[in-house]
Amino acid sequence: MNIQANGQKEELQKRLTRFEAQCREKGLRVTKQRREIFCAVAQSCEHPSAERVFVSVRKTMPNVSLDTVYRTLASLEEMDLLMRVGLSSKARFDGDLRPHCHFVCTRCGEVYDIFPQADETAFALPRGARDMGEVKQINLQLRGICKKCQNKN
Amino acid sequence: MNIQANGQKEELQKRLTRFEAQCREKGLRVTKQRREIFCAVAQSCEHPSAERVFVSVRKTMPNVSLDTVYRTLASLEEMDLLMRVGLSSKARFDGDLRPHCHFVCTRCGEVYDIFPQADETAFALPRGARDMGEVKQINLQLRGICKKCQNKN
DNA sequence: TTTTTTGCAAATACTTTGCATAACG
DNA sequence: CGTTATGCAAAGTATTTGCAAAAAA
Repeated sequence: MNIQANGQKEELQKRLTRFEAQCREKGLRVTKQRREIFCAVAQSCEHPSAERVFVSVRKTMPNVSLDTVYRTLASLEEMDLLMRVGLSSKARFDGDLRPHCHFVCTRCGEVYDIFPQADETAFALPRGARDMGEVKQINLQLRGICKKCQNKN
Repeated sequence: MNIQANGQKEELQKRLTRFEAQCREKGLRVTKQRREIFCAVAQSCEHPSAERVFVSVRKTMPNVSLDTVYRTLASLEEMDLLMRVGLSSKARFDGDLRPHCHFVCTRCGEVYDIFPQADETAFALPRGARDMGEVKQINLQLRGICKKCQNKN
């Protein structure tokens, strides 16, 4: 999603403020690059890839390097300022096609299954889905830090 | 998910039958490699990566090549015999952290947002999630063929 | 000033492709 | 037997890392 879509310029400002606060809290410096990269993702409605963010940021900062974009996107994800769609790098496969959830640990990359308990109702397909195309698979992805990683601290 | 988990040996047989039927229907040959690779994913509970499937299949077929594994996983996905967790190769980012859905086109890779309509209730976190770790983000992923790709035929 | 971050270049994953041979139907 | 699938090797992407110089606090 993007900010232009619901026409709120103040929303961007709000997110920027949160961004700066989060940086300070984590002891990260608020650099021009970080701000530009954060804005590029926040303003885009196309779920940009690293490469695309890079191209976009280059327009105002012709010297940024692609690896800075990668590093920054990773740290923004770590700070919960943006989310990664899908997994990082490696593809993984699942032979069970019944609707079920995946808990994805953003630290170690592990994927855990969560099956709905007997009394839980299956989640309904959102109505808007029909307009997008033919839905063949449904997968609810939860992202966070798994127990194992939590205990490593 | 896997088959061992719910202790159904017959389930594997059932899936194998479906696998063979699907292959014939699509005019694909039922080769030893395809069967082994399909079984490796169906029997695993660890959402294996291509590399891991490769290692596993090598135990019974020391000559399979990694590229055959990649090709086969792709065609099994195409036949809807398994699902890919996450996206293929390229990572994509989203600056909007509110729970919303992504429609992922398995043909062109495009990602579309779906926002719940006003009267739709937000999906509840499955109860099992709590045991996995701390959930920071929720993302419902729908996979299929988008309208644009459908019209290309 | 001191420490973090950047840009560059090079290295490392991960995945895909061309082509001759082998295998399925 | 004709066609598809495999294995090999090599190429193509995507992502990560080491290090000296530049920038933030």
